[in-house]
Amino acid sequence: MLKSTVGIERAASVLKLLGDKTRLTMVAILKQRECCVCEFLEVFDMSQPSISQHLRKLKDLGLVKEERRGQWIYYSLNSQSDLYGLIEDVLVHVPVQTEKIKQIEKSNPTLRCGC
Amino acid sequence: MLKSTVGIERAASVLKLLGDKTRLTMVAILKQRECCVCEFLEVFDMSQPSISQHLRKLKDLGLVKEERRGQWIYYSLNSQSDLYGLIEDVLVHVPVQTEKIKQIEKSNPTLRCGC
DNA sequence: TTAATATATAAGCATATAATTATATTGTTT
DNA sequence: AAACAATATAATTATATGCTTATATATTAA
Repeated sequence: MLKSTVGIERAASVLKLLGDKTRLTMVAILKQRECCVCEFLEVFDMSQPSISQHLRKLKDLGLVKEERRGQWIYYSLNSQSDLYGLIEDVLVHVPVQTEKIKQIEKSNPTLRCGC
Repeated sequence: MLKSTVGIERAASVLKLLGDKTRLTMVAILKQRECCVCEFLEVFDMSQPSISQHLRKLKDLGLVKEERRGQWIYYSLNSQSDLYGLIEDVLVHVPVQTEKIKQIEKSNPTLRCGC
């Protein structure tokens, strides 16, 4: 695994972003699976704009990528970022978000009908 | 190396603390060498109370230990903490603070006379 | 015991942060 | 084109944060 160093200022910015429970959970989820906003909406007890704003911060630092697919915008971890190694190493110490993933897959918000 | 997981809430608190340039630098320095407040005072451009307050936050979470030795109080990383593994893995991505260490050793604030 | 040094705590203040509600934008479906 | 759905942005607000100055505490030295 690559362990390049990233400048103390830049490192501090990432850690500040990850130092919020919501964003840390988002990133942990994204390590397992890409998600769209409406999926995050299922597992976080907050408004849609709040979720969008958290994702924006992650995107502004280049930690996540977004990709529009029809009416949904999918977010995923940006493994090309020079910060990806740091994130991976942090996530090793964070519990896997299996419960949240199940919750997302159970509610399946991107399927409107049950077919 | 031990890689135990630490609860997402607790992980977020550590990362929030490390998400400040001053504290991240402090921790990076402490990885190399224990320090007293007056030594930190040499390398950070801020008041003594600010430094004490940053150290207090690190201590409140158990990241650092303090030990009084005469009139000085020395701070060091608490390798007994369940968070130590996380900190170590973060520090791998942060540049070594050789310049600051040199600065401390050059000014040598705990020696009053030159003898 | 008085003065000096090292550190901690308290109070105050300016800025940053994370949430909310309201509204705009973009794409889809009819 | 009109209505709807998903997401983003803007404005506002309450709280948290990080700094400063002033003061307290503890240790050492004269």
